[in-house]
Amino acid sequence: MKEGITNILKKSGLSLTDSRRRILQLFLESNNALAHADIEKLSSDQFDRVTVYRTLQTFVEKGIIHTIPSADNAVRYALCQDECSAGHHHDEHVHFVCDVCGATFCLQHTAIPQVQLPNGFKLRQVDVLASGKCNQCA
Amino acid sequence: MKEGITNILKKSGLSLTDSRRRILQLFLESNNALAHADIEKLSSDQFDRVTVYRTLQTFVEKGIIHTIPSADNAVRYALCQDECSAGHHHDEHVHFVCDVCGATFCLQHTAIPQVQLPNGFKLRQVDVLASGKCNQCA
DNA sequence: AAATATTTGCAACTCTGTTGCAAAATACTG
DNA sequence: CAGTATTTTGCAACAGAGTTGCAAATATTT
Ligand SMILES: [Mn+2]
Ligand SMILES: [Mn+2]
Ligand SMILES: [Zn+2]
Ligand SMILES: [Zn+2]
Repeated sequence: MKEGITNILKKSGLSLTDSRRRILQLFLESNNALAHADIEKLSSDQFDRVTVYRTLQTFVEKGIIHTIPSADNAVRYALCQDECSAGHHHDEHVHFVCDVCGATFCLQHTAIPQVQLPNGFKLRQVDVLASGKCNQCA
Repeated sequence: MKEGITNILKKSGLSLTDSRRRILQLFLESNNALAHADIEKLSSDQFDRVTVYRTLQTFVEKGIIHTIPSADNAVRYALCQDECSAGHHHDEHVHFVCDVCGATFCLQHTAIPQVQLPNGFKLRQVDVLASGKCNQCA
């Protein structure tokens, strides 16, 4: 796992720092999406707030994590599992938010359904945000 | 139109105040969703920031407007067109955000597609957030 | 028109996120 | 491996969004 972390950072051309290693580790260990606040708690005041923000920003730019839109307007982040690269994300999968535990999951194996737009509208991207009860809470 | 505004407020059991009349009017006049900032600009400092927040909150509670999730995490509001009541919203339609002009539309006549969830997950709601170019900007 | 209930505006506050800059850590070079 | 150049970090300060308590103003009820 330590290997994986270093590799991912190097592959993205990022210098190896404590905060980057630790935050990336948190994502690799978690099976659901993390918000900024989660990371601050989990890294228990090891790093400055600002460092966490900047690290997340960097990871998004490098295609390591992606942001997840949410109905409650709290930004969450999750590992990119497709082949995302710096500047180009390909994470058009369904996201699911559990009403009970609040956990947010990337449903990689759930197809994004077709959307019909009115005349004159040009589609670029579709985000699907499902909510309900997760398999733990149902 | 003045009639409509008064009626809507009365039907929801709300007292008739300048701010409520004005803000509701803005929604009726606009054909796309409005963010808090838009409303502040459009009502050009007629009302206090806090009043606008509270009015929007009240309208959401009463089922007059609904919030729209967005990828950029800026809350937008639009009139409920279905039969939403206090506490119960039924606005499961597709929302479209234009990449160019930023306008957000409720696509009432676009069907919400079917979503298949993994085993053990219970679906309650699906939000679809499409983006691209609107008919004005394409 | 007076009494009651609701809403407004203000001030103060919290929470989230950003920026500039000096100090510290990392990467590069010989 | 030490010395230098580059990048990243932490701090302080700031900006913006949203919330709350409370007295004054407005709306509703009688
Ligand atoms: Mn995802
Ligand atoms: Mn809508
Ligand atoms: Zn759950
Ligand atoms: Zn447009």
